[in-house]
Amino acid sequence: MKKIVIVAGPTASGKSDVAVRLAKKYNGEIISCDSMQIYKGLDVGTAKISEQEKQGVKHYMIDVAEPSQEYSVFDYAEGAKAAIEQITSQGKLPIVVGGTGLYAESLIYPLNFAVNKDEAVRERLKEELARDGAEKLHERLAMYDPEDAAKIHPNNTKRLIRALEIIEISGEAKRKTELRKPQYDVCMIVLDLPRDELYKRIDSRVERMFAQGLEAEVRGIIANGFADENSQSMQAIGYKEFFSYFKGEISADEVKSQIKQNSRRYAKRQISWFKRYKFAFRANPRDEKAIEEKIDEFLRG
RNA sequence: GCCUCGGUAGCUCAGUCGGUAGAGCAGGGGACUGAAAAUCCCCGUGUCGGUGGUUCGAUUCCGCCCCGAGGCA
Repeated sequence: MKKIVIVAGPTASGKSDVAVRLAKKYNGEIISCDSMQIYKGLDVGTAKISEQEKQGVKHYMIDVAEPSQEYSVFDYAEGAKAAIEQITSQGKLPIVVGGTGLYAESLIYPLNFAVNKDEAVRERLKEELARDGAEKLHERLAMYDPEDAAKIHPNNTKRLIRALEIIEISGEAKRKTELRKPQYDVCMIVLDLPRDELYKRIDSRVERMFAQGLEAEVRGIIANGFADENSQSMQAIGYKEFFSYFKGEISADEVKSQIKQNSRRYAKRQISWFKRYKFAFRANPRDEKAIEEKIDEFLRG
């Protein structure tokens, strides 16, 4: 199996710095693992790495989609796997870096993509949801697969609809389509910081984003028609908060504090997600030595 | 200086006719297989300003002190 390194962790934990350093030391190239940095033009608000910060290290899976486009984990996995092939074929080490848990998951285990999304089915299910209510749909799911239904709360309509969509299309329940076989030899580093420190870093990063012209970036994307309020790209933290401000519903200060707060909550969700990888090595980003020792050992083995 | 009101969770406040307290927000924990920076679930974290007194028992009643806001001077 091909070896890959994954550097994960919550937002603002210092992933990019660590990754670039590792890439230089181990002759690696970087594959971003971030559901919003894939979008062109979302630079300031996603804290996208600058050319200067890349220090000459090649980065993949950044700026691969237009802000108007929909993009899914399926698209990501395709692109990222191709990048892994390319990097490996040059005899270099693929270093996956990012905070989007599901995207990382798609590289650790192959997701089963047999059941594509189907907008028509999805639309119909949404209509049924509006008409009959979540409980009804949940009961239907339970008839097909009680186990799956038990895992999905009726209020979680997004997943409820997806589960029913899979059944309609394939005739089989979701869990039956899942696979759990690793496809790469993975060395996973999960970065973490004391909560207080992480939150301080988030706050100052948001301040920096505003100083770097976040508002102008968002206005520009809208003004140029690259995306609108409903676009998937505009659901990103640092973007979605501006719309109620543009409508005059909240103040500029409120936008900023909402972005900070949403970032903190996001960081918390990320921390939760990455706890699932029991095999991962957890480290403070400043602990360079421990991280490198771990990778040395991985590359030897 | 005097009078009035207030001091309870990180914040804004409610409440206890005396039996150690609860809302919102903040915060914490968790789930996650084609939207994932999305979506969803669970959880009250406390010297009730301090100190004496009354009482079986005080955050609650009384005295004094401290702090804040307003009023009178």
